[in-house]
Amino acid sequence: MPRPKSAYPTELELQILKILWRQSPLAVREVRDSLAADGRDLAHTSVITTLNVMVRKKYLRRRRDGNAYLFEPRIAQEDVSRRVLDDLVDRVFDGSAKAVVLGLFDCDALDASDLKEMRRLIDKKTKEQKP
Amino acid sequence: MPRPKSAYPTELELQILKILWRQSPLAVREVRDSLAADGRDLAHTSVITTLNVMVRKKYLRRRRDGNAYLFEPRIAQEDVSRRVLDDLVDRVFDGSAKAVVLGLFDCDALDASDLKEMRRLIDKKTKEQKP
DNA sequence: AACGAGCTTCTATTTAACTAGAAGCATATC
DNA sequence: GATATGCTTCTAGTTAAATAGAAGCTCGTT
Repeated sequence: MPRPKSAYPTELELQILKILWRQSPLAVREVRDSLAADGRDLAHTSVITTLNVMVRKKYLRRRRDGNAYLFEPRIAQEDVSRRVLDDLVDRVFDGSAKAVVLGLFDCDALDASDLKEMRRLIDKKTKEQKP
Repeated sequence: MPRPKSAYPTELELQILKILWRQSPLAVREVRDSLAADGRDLAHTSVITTLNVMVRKKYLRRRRDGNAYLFEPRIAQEDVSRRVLDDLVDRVFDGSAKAVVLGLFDCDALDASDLKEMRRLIDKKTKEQKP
């Protein structure tokens, strides 16, 4: 077993997906410009290659537009987020979602209003599970 | 820029770290056996190579033991977990720790007792932040 | 008809990750 | 002393990811 293919989008692929989730379909040039605006200045052909790889991986769909192609996502942002998160919980935190939440608590990454909202959600969840 | 080196342990490296966090220092053979028990049956030399890479990356420290070496972690499990989690929040969830927690809520990955404990922690956190 | 602009496909290079064999060096065993 | 055992280092091969150049196609314009 050599280098295993990652189960979800790589860094560059995720960057591209984010662009297309914001607005799609887009032409190669537009994706390229967006990437450049994000500080990732790639050659036109590099972007094409990557986009085509992503089509092969079923992350994107492409459709003709004159002599060019337009690209758009085939997977929802929520699906990717969920998959990545699931994987993290599984691999790093040994399946304990609680441990992840506790870790975030420790980071002080959550402010007062976040806590308030979470509390509300917990109450709701608890009521749902009770009966 | 070709394939970028990952900022934190790869899959195999993480598997090895978990073994060594559980018990260390260990000899190569012991690590190999542990990996095999986890279903990852590698050649002895493959394990050595990987361990040495991890030493170069400062993930492990090694020390002589007769004609062999013993290996042990140089980074704490909490540090790795935090780094990976931080990175996830940043890259996938655009810096919103709240979004991660909400994502976990949706997954039904948390049971009743988890929720209860989290509520307790939220209360504690809230009190800490108030004054 | 020739030319350039713009787009693509095809081919190629580099590095990290993963894996393992060949060979070399002790040490114990017969 | 020869041999087997056990450990290492060195070398090497494969694939995914990231990047980009060369070459080819299809238009409109002069």
